[in-house]
Amino acid sequence: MLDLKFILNNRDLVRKACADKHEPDYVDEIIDLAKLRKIYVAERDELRKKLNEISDEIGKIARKKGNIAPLKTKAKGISEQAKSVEEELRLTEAKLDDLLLRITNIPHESVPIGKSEADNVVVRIEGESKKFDFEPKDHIELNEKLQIIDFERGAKIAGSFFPLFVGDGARLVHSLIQFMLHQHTENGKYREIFPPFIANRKTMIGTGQIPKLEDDMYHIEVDDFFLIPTGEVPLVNFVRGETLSEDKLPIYMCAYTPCFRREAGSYGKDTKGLMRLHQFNKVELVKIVHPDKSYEELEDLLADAESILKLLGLRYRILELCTADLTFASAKTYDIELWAPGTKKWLEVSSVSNTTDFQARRMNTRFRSNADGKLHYVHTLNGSGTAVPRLIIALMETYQNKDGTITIPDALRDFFGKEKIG
RNA sequence: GGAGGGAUGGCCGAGCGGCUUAAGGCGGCGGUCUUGAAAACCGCUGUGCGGAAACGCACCGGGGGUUCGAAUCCCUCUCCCUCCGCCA
Repeated sequence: MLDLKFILNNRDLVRKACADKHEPDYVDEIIDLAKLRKIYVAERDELRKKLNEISDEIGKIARKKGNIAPLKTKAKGISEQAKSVEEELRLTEAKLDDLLLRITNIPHESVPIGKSEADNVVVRIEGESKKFDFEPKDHIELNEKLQIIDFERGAKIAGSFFPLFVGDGARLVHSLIQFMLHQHTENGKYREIFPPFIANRKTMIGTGQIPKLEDDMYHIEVDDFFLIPTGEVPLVNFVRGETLSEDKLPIYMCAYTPCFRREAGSYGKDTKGLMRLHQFNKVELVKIVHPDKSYEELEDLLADAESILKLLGLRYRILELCTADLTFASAKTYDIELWAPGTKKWLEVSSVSNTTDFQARRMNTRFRSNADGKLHYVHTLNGSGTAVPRLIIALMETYQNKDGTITIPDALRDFFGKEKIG
């Protein structure tokens, strides 16, 4: 969330951010509620002050065994007034807090202004375009012969967009997870976490999925739990409510988790194969950093996500997202898209974001600065490193042979244990 | 699921209706001493809101209640600890 004072002092900037990101603008309501709140606080303070004075007086008289009855009557009246003002204040603050949780983060000044995803900027393209001496098939056609993904049985067991990976398909999934975790942790850079895949409401508010995206989450009503939509949720909330010492920063974490998404309202788009699923696997990277460092940390995080694709020898491009495509919590985001030569499309496999202090303020995660001894919010960053299903699409399509078999790239062989599928 | 015990500032920990502006310690910052450091000693040191400031108000896990007055009493929720039951 944004700081109330910041919103009040930078109204036009916040309004512009809401407009540029195509997010709802609650600035006027917030201004009104903040005014009201200020009036109630002043009233409350005045009444409490009087009441505190009279109560002290009563205490002194009572110790001397004097008559306190007349003062008690007076105090009772003030106490009741104070309670009624406090009730109004509570209601006002509840409304204000709810709106503050629904205001989007401000984009960084470097983020291109845009109307839709068409205005995202291609920063660079990496990797060679692979030459085929035959017409490359897409992953769905390849699977017809290989039978490593079972869409029908997935639909039977859970529903559409819940495929099963079988045999070498399952092996491919877990070897990719192993490979990615190994790359991120081998030099000790990221500390691996194996978190719960279920989160409570406070956790979901902390990273910003709630209240805005609540309908996109799988919700377990009996316990008010949510299935995590990304590993970012447990990893970032690792530090929720904590005051860190500056020496502990930066904190680098990584985790494998499944990700659960209802994808409400997205039917009709990317419906074939592994493009869009309700449950998919992902290795996530998260950084908790000093606010002065977050934009250089963002570049470094992007490089770490890219390292996976370089090692696998895949062709990819980096997009800088325009304002319209930036997520609710993000101030700046790079997407990484893999080239799928059979599907002939760029597929998003990673989204690397700096949320600045937006999540930290929701979570109340601060550090004590060595420079001024005061508390400051940390900055939080997250990036996929990377998502498995679309990585599988690109691998199958890039490394397919004329006979329909798939060659496993060198970097993955020790993890996969074989050179070929099919 | 049942029975007890707990949650207090960055950390530890006392307080159990008004003399608390939350004791004391640790840590941190400043000083004295010292060639320097350590030790010792002295001082300062929570967060938020309002205010130019003085100062005022709120905050002792969350919420509600009793009372003129609540960290303190009552109810409730969450989490942690000990034990019992059940189950991978």
